Amino acid sequence: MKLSKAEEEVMNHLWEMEKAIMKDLIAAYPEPKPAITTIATLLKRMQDKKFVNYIQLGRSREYFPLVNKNDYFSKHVNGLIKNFFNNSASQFASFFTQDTNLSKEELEKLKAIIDSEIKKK
Amino acid sequence: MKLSKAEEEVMNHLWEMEKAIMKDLIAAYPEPKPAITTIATLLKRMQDKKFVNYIQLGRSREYFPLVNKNDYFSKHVNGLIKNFFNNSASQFASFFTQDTNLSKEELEKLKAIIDSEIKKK
DNA sequence: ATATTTATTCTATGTTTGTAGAATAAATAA
DNA sequence: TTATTTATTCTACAAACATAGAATAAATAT
Repeated sequence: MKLSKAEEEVMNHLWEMEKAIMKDLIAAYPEPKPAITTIATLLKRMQDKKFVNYIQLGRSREYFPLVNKNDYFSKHVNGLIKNFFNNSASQFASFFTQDTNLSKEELEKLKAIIDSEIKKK
Repeated sequence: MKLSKAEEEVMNHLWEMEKAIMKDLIAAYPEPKPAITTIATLLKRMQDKKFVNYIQLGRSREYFPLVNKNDYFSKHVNGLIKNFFNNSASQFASFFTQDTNLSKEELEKLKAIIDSEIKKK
């Protein structure tokens, strides 16, 4: 199961805030803010899809994510890789480093990360 | 403008084959193959979206992509980065190397690629 | 206590997508 | 030359999505 674009945006806010009531969610949107009912609908759908739940805190609901961002993304990215790069992560990685505009600093940082990953293996 | 899931699949075949007539496209699908009309509809829509064109070769059309795979993906991936990693490519990269399952060899290869990219800057 | 704000659910509408049948035209095979 | 295959366009329809109004309930402010 996957989230739709608009749902992903809500989810992203939830990931950042960890938990949020309606008011916080609306606040997180830039102008022009969507209607409250729009967010409410999305949250409802996300509950159906088991991506979000809430606790009744006093009289308002505190929504929170049921999936972790990294888990969600590794699935997502792995799907992307499967679909477009013949299931080869390195092919994707190579594309990624060459065709997204990383600065020299970012590349250095990335290299360091990779080094530490290599050491772990 | 973005392609839908089903359209992306057609596109992927086109990228691989570089150009293809209907018959080739259908052939590229695993069983159960979609109806010819389904592919025809998708191709039509992709033409509307300016992602595909064709030349009338004799009596059949040879379809070909109007966008390059890497260009399409850098846009796509940049969108992903923007959406989920606060527009930080390195944040994405770090996620990527840690949470997608790259082997040690793949990581080494990636490191080499990064090194050569760094040298270019 | 009444007015106002805030959140929730229900309903609804227009759009995009996946999928394919019917009609048709052209090309090929018999 | 007639039957058959192949491709194209048109039309259609159900599901998924984005978006939000109306009704309602609860909470807060006055």
